[in-house]
Amino acid sequence: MIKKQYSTEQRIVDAARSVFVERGFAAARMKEIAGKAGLNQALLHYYFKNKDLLFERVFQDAVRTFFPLIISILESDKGIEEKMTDLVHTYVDFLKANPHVPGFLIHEVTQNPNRLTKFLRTEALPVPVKLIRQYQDGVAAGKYIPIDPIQLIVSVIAMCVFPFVARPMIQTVFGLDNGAFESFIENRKDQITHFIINGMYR
Amino acid sequence: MIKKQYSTEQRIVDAARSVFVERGFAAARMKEIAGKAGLNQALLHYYFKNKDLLFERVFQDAVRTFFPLIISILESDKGIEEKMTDLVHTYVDFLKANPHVPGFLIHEVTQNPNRLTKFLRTEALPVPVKLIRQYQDGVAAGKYIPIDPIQLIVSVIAMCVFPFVARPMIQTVFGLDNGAFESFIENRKDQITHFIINGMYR
DNA sequence: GTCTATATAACGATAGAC
DNA sequence: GTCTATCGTTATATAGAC
Repeated sequence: MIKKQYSTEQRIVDAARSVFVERGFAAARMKEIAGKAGLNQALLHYYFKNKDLLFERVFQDAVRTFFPLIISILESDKGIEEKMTDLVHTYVDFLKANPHVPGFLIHEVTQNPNRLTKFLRTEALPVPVKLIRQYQDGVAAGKYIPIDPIQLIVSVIAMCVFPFVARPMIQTVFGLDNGAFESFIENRKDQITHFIINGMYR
Repeated sequence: MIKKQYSTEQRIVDAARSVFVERGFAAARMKEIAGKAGLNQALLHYYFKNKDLLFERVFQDAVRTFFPLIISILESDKGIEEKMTDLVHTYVDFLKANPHVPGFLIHEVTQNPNRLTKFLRTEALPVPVKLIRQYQDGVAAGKYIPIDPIQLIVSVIAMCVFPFVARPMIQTVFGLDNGAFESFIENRKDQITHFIINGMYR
């Protein structure tokens, strides 16, 4: 089942990601990670001295894939409306491929905000200044209504991310099976775009 | 510090809620709960046989305060736009008073969806049929654009809840101190209302 | 009901052979 | 590097006195 073409370290990190993301730090078991990586606990500790260090690795990898994707789209050369459309489609597709990552990050940062602070001291994460200026120019020109651009960004992200973070709750409450949820998500892309772009005017 | 005017059981439940909500089931410690309730671990187990049963109590209490509030507003006799305004204001105020409850519920339902399913078998949680019909009538009359009402509901909830669930992440990324975050939330009420109501037209 | 003391199990981590 | 065996600690949970 486990391909030896991957290095032991790589297999450990992959297994650790799957377990940490699925269960969270507190409920994750080193034993399960070792099992998924196809080795014993002793070897796991040989590669990563302790649980915290292994978690750190997984956490930082997740931050590095989660944030830059948003920023790069927000800071492209396109117009705001196109950026928003791009962001929604690209991000929802990313979330479909990594449905549990945002919930994982949110939970772990909430439990220990220092993890993110620490990360940001090493690798600065740029605020999307370009988009913010762009929007403010649009406001000055009387094109958009004067709202805080951060509200705009938080709203898009919220509408994209929330269904994935709260998926079991949404499916249970509204009685959606997996198929229904997936088409809900597919419809949602246009839905969000509409809400956001419409919300900038009038 | 601990008032004896509350029954021992009540003190236990209060302490348990605070610890479970703050740390989640897996990271919560019976010892900390006992300490906060002002008693020892043995007595804690005398009142609640085990950790799971105590958690069940806290979880169900949270569900009972979290969902009905939304439903009651959505099923009132008012018009849709007024309902949305009501919902946003009431709900954000509720969230300000109970900022960690939604994150708690989301995380625990994700970890074990059965907890919610089990609850709903006992106490049925009504889907807001009234609002859904109301919106569909508006669509038939050509007043609103034809979108899935569930998309509408998920969007409002998402925009209200997300900032609280992801608070440490948002504050860290955008560099907001507590004061800035609180005024962000206060502004957000009108913001969300605007996005939602605008989104129903055109 | 409430306590102290303790059983029991699980978990993270290490020692030491190969 | 990889393994088996085991240590030390901490968690939940119980026994039994008061």
